[in-house]
Amino acid sequence: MSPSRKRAPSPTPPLIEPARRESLRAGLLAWYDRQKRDLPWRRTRDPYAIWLSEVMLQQTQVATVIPYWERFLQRFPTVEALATAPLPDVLAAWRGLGYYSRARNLHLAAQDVVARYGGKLPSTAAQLLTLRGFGRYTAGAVASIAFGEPAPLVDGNVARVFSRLFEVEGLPGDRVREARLWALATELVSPERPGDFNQALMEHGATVCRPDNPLCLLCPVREDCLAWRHGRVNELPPAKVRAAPKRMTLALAVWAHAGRLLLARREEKGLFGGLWELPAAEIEADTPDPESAGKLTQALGTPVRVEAVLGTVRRQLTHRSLTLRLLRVTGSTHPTRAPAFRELRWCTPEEASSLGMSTAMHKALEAALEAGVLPA
DNA sequence: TACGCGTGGGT
DNA sequence: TACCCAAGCGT
Repeated sequence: MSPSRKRAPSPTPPLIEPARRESLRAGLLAWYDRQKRDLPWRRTRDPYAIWLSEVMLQQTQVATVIPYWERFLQRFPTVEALATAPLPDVLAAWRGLGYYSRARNLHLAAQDVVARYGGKLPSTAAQLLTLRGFGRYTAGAVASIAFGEPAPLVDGNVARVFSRLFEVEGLPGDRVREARLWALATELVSPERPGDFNQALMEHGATVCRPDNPLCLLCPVREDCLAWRHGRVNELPPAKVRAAPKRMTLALAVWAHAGRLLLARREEKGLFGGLWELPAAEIEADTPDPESAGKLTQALGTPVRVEAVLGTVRRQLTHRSLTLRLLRVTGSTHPTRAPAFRELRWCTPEEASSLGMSTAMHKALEAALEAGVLPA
């Protein structure tokens, strides 16, 4: 073929036929307008409040998030208020919600928004992606819901809905599958109502196109669903294989002195990063208690000896089985800083209970107090 | 790239 | 009871 006869590159054919695309958009939006839940973040247009909801909702269910979202906004009503707050205060407001790196990243991003954007969240997915804690999903969610940009998004719900609607094969995490899901989301998102449409997709996945026992008879787009037509709804998407949780054992120092307990704040990364705890040192499961005393001595930077074993608290995380051994310890000097920790503080029980602390450590603290380490 | 990172609701 | 896993991100 001579260069003069070369045609312009033909556009890639759409993944979804235009008629079907319109039918899906209309069906899902009409269903959403009738059936959407009355969620508190759907009553605001404040981009910061919407951003906060999206971060809290990562890997966390709606019912769990609602009270946290309301309390957090009362405590930190604006990006500026959040940016200027000390991290430990932010983590205290996040206590019990889990995945604490979300709170650390939110805090960093708020400071970035103040520094780079005068405290106003940027309005495009591309700009949002440059902020800590914004991945492809959250950037698309905030851009579409808070700012009306027709940006696509794919979360666990959307992945499930699409894998059924379009019979997308492959295991979760498969690159080809992920690329196809995002391409479908990009074609399908409504240019007129992108935020509502994206929420409609997720709401549909959460309430109708559920993982188990999907309510196909109530589905507004059943006739457009390939898995429904082919009787494959229950085999799509394939379940993801989950690694067995790893065991971790911690020795906890329960050190009482003058009516106070020694608390420590962890380094700001990894498990429970930045949170307060009874000073902890990782040990092997079968470590004898004198050896645990050695580990705690190292962590605290001052000699401690174990006076008694107060008990054991077990806690199951998704990816870890935690065993916390509570050791009543004492020593001749009372440290106020230590090599393994960000901060140390001698706390009354009341002070301790207001600190940002994981649920696991909160249970350990309760067990220590019930054991009578601080006689009234 | 695959793994580390929490918690509580649902069944 | 003991699983399942939910509006993901960072490394």
